[in-house]
Amino acid sequence: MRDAVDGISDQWARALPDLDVTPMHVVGRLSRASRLLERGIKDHLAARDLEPWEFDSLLTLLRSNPEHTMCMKDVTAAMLVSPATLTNRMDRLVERGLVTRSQAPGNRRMVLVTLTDEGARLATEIVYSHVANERRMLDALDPAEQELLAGLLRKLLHSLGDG
Amino acid sequence: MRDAVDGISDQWARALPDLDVTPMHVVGRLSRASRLLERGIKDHLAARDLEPWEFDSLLTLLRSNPEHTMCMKDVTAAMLVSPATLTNRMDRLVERGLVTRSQAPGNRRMVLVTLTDEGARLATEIVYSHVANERRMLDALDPAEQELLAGLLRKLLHSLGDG
DNA sequence: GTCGAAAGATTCGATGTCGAAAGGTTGGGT
DNA sequence: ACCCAACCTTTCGACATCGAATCTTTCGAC
Repeated sequence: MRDAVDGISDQWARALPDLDVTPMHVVGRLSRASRLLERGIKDHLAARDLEPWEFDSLLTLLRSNPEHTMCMKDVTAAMLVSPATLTNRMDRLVERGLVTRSQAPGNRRMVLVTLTDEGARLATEIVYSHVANERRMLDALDPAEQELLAGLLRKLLHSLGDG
Repeated sequence: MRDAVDGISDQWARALPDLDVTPMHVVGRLSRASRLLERGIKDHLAARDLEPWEFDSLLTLLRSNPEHTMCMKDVTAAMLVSPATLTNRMDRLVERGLVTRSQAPGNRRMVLVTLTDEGARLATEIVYSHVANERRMLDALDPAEQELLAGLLRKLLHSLGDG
């Protein structure tokens, strides 16, 4: 069973025989798998009129705490995006009525964002089918393989500073 | 040894106890690992005044065949980007003198792109340190673990249609 | 108290990406 | 011969993202 990266590896063996491309076997596949999964998620959400970034935002707040409230800085860290991007995203979620902005009591530098009732309802409603969609995309791996894969990735992530 | 996804998993257990988030253990980590690796690659290339998309383009042509020539369609498939994006990318690589455009003999629908001597020289010069950088980022996993990880990802990619 | 540095969010400008539409080319069916 | 559907690339418009600069607020040093 060969995949696209096997083909790329063969090409390198012909083009630069002295280049050891072993690291690409992992990095290349991680990159491609991530993009293909992202595409599958996007397609699933499109049927519900949601962009991936909108859904990510809602889920981040939904799981944060019972009040569904976070400050901008913490959201940027959780979502791995720049502050500028987050300001823009929250602007549009506020416009759609899924999120509200407010001042943090005791520290006027911070801005708090909170899910509205509709935002929480929408996120809760969709997260189940979203996870089901992810499960379907991982079907090729049995539970033991998925656990093994998750464990290896955890080790890698830890070394990359994602703790 | 816990990572960020373990923390997210805990949050879900508190927020929606009846939601089985097992698929996120894999999908979430794949997504985060891919983004962190991409960041490391970007930083490494920035020191050489190259953007990741420029480097990807050069490598795709370098390994393609001894003539370093491909048609646009094949490049889009290899790089997983839209045709519109590729036209834009090749425009700028031609401007930088790293790539040339030409008509395919016998089929005027196709446009061929070819590495210039400087493009091939630049790509060949940088690919070695690039792979070394990837190897360094994977250091936390020993060779057997890397092979195991690559094998699991291959199986997943194959089922996602990346053959 | 006051000043200066650091923290946090926003604005601004530039850029990269995509989807849809358009333009030219090819080949098959009749 | 001709047409039409499929193919390949490019153009166009919309939009998301980021880095750098800006603005306000906070906190510590003195």
